[in-house]
Amino acid sequence: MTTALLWFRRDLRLADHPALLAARDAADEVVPVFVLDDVLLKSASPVRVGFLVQALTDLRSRTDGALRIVQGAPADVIPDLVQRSGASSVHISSDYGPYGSRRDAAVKAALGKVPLVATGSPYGVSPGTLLKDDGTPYRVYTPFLKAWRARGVHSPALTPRSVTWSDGGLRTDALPAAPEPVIEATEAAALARWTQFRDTDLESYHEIRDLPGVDRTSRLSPYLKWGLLHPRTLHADLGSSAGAEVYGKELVWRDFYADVLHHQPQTAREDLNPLPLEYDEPGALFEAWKQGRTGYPIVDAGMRQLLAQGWVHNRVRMIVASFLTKDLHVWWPHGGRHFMQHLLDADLASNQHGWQWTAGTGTDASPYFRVFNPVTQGRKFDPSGDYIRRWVPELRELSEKHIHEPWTCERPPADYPARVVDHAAERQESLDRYQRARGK
DNA sequence: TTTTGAGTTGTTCGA
DNA sequence: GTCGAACAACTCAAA
Repeated sequence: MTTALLWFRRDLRLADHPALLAARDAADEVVPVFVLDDVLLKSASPVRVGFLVQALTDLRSRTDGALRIVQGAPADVIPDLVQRSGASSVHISSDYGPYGSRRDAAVKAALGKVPLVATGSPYGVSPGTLLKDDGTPYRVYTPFLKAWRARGVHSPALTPRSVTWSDGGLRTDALPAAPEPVIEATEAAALARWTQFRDTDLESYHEIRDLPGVDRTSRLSPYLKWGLLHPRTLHADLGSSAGAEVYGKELVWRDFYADVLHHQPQTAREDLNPLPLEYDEPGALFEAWKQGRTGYPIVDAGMRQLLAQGWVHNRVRMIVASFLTKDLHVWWPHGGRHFMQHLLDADLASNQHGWQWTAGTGTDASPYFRVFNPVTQGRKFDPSGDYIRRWVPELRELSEKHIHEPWTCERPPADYPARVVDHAAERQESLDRYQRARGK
């Protein structure tokens, strides 16, 4: 009897899972394991831990209770489990993040003669695959997309009819206590969410995706982050509408940012294209932003949604990010860290590079003049004010006319904060700082 | 090596 | 109210 270990990380599913197929083909029985890594857990908010716990509980029942959940450092835990179970190989999906790739290198070294076999990755096209003709990586999205399409995404992997799961005689630790997740964290729920989105909203995605009050985006990002779904599954099932075209491109952004971060891991903490901009230290204004008390309704709605749900509509993410960087002049990593802490879908590559896009120091052409006006954005993308009413109860009674600018009311709601800064003045300040940075 | 065209998501102002 | 132009200069990708 031969045994293979299948070490789950960001691939918490059984369908379309190449590493699972590799493990099954490598041995008679498969021992599924998950390592509760302190390094990753300590930075996760309770809502995010809740999502992970439910996903693991589901995976455990679907592996006939075999899934072993073990606390500790992977470089200690995995070799120990291999020894105790007598496994002859360990199977993983590649992780291309800065921490994940270092961790896997350490585990590989610690395993010695037992191979750590990487099959597949969480991306449609794995980081490092696409290079320009001169052999260097892409730094601009559109050419990357072109190359991505020319290569084409693989078809989904078959789901194995049966796998002989085994617990390998190993112990399992208790899952951490965590609240019920706000969205159901099971593979079945992920697939159901996809088919529902595909059948009802995908076709018009390009028209309604920017409207946070309508809120008909796919909401698949937490599933993609943890790998309850693989983007390959979605690409294969998109069909050919205008909405599907735009949605597919959004999925490729995820691959692009992972590729950029893979080649330049330092951009998890630093600007890809540094500019000598003057920044303000985060203080009381930063706190107001985090609490959703800036006095700008759409900004506050977004920041409150983040705290309540661990999820924010994409359009609103850009608005609040622009506000922090361009109106409050705070360096993006401060905001990035807050997002990473609270977002259910917290993906290092997409998050850090999304922020850098807003800050004008990332892969974008960084047009200095792109400063979002929170009032204009609110009127344009939440014209009725419904999104604001949902998240800012103090403003519920305000009309469409006033809800984006409560300070224009005859008697502004007393319990809603006054504007912490004047947007027009801070916009000019941002442009001035940009000008000075260019001059240096 | 040089050249050319293009670069996710905006705002304001004035005609 | 609508619409086009201006807001800079630079880097990237590919021919």
